[in-house]
Amino acid sequence: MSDQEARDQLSYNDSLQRLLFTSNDSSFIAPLHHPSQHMNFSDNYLHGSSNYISRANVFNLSSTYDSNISTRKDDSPVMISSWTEAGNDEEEEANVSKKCKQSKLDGGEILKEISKPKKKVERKEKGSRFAFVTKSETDHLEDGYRWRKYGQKALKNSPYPRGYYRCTTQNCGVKKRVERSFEDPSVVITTYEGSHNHHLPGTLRGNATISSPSFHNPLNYPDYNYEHTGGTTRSNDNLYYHDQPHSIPTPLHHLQFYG
DNA sequence: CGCGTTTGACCTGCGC
DNA sequence: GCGCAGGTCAAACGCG
Repeated sequence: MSDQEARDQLSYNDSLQRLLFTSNDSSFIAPLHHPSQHMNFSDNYLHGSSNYISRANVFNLSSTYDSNISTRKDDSPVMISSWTEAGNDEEEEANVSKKCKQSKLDGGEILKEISKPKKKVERKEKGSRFAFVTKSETDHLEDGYRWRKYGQKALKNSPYPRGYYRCTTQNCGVKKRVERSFEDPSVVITTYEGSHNHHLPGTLRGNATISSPSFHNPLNYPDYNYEHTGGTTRSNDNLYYHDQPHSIPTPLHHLQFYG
């Protein structure tokens, strides 16, 4: 297995461990524990237990709403999506070659290139990606990294635009897309693409506490430190938490675990 | 002045 | 081949 494949696999595993939490005014994804350590909710959830989402459903990005796992007050559907798209090099090369041949035959295109030189867009193979939904009033959620917005696009069938962001750290090609659900405007859909190749640039505003990247967090997304404030005393039961890192001063969010 | 956002134009993939 | 929709570029602009 190549390094990239290993990263993709890890990122898939990691993404499965992030589940949706909710509070009165916002929802968060909180990291769960690595499956190799304990059998936790995400394992039951993904291993075909009755009424739980199947692995195939995760990949197909289909709605994962289920009466057994949703305790949302508003009963709106919850979509937890995650996927990886490992690039196929041979296919990629074939496409590039095909395009070269096409451009050679197309004189008009060549003239266009000469008269209007445009920086060739580097099409890197798609790295690992995953998306999650959060319930928030702000579109761009603080995650510890510095992002630069490089585009915004109106979407068909949605009154809300999609914002395109890139990690500002040099040589880090991680991108993210942020859009608001047109079905539930209180929901923000964030899609990450790629893996950070650096540590967090600094702390979040306020008293954010971010841990270093770890083996179960290959994408280097911040592991928020949640204070265990309820539920069972077993360490791997993520039941009730205050979320410490967010800079919203008061009140502390009381998070509710689905399931 | 440096950094980030805005925004119109351009590029690319895909379905018909 | 064409048109559409999504993704990206880059100049202009704003702000601290």
